[in-house]
Amino acid sequence: MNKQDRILDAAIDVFVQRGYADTRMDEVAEKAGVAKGTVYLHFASKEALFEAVIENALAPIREALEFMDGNAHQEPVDAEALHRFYRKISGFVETGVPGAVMRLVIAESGRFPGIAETYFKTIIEPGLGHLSGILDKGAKEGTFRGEMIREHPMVLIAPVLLAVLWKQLFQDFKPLDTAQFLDTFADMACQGLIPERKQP
Amino acid sequence: MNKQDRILDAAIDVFVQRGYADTRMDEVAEKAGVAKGTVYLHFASKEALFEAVIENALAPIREALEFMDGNAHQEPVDAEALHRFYRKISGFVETGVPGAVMRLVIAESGRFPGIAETYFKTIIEPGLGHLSGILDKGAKEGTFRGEMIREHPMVLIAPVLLAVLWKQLFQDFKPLDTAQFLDTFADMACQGLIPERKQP
DNA sequence: TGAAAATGACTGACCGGTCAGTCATTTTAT
DNA sequence: ATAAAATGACTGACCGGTCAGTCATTTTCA
Repeated sequence: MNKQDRILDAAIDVFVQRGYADTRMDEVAEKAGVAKGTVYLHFASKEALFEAVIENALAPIREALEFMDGNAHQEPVDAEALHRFYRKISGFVETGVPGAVMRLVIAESGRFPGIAETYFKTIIEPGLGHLSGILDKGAKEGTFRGEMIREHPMVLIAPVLLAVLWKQLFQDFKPLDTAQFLDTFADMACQGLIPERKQP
Repeated sequence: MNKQDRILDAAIDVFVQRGYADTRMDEVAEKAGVAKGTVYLHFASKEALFEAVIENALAPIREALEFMDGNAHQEPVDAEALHRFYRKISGFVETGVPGAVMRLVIAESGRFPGIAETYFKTIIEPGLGHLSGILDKGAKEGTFRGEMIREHPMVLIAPVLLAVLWKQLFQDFKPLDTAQFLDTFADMACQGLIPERKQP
């Protein structure tokens, strides 16, 4: 593994643990197993390092979304598809990666306005696109009343956001079972989204 | 207005804008129109000031919730009650106060583990209680299938969380109409929560 | 051997916290 | 009533620790 990647890996850990302001370049260097000066051979400043770290940290989340998107086309689109979507998300949420990154983005978006936009374009927008795809296909096939939330597909992102933040903030003293929670949400959403059943 | 309150008001602004670590006591003092030493006559340390600021900032949110709770009992409990709940929340979200506070809590909960719990007990738990109340009453009266989400009433908080954070992070380049968004959610949730209509 | 890479001691700006001194206001004494 | 005394809120210059960024020196390797 080259030094640049070692530095990035060390830096994400320290930034997540301490936040931007409290992260010392000495600690990043030590954790990466290089001297402080070496960090400055790869990144012009602490700010530049931070931005690179965020960019780098979003990659696995984006890949997870792309993987789901690749599979979506060969699956039927119905209530079960929504449940599957949340089930996959749930597993990923449990790793803690999205939560750590999101917390960093939220915490530092005041100082670095650009990272909110990067986060949006890399994670939120594709996620919404994926959901809109499911909804539209479902609407065409008559299994979803997709028009109901076409303008606001992010209602389906909301529980994911809550689960991610809950895990970060409240998990220790009020645990939340992510998978079960998202399942409950999917049930509620589906019974609202599925057209009223014709009585036999 | 006494000096202590002037300091708290100045401090919330600076903490929200800069985050804990980047807030300089000089700036707080200057903004409050007092000398730096004066701040230390009222608050033992930067940490103590921060904790007081959070406590102070949560007060108006708690009061808004209590006000809603006071009104809830004399209103009928049905789909419209949920819409009303979100409509009131929406107005408050628009002020930006909850978002600013939440961002601070998320950003600094690593350094101050206590504030996540304070936030939970002051805002989230009462909010959940309020919703559970609506759901239970509705379940008794037969207008809600409350049992569906009894274990996870926070599904109804999720869209509020999203709206609050969206406003903080993405509003500038992808605006979200909070009221309309919450209305959409309420529609979706209700049609899932209301028992299937008997066919005439 | 010499150029490129890496090192880490060093610098200077910055900021939380201190404290000796000031002065407007209140209390006491005559 | 009024001057003297006491009070304590307030001030801001200052100190000491911290840390981002630099650069002269050393190490690596082709």
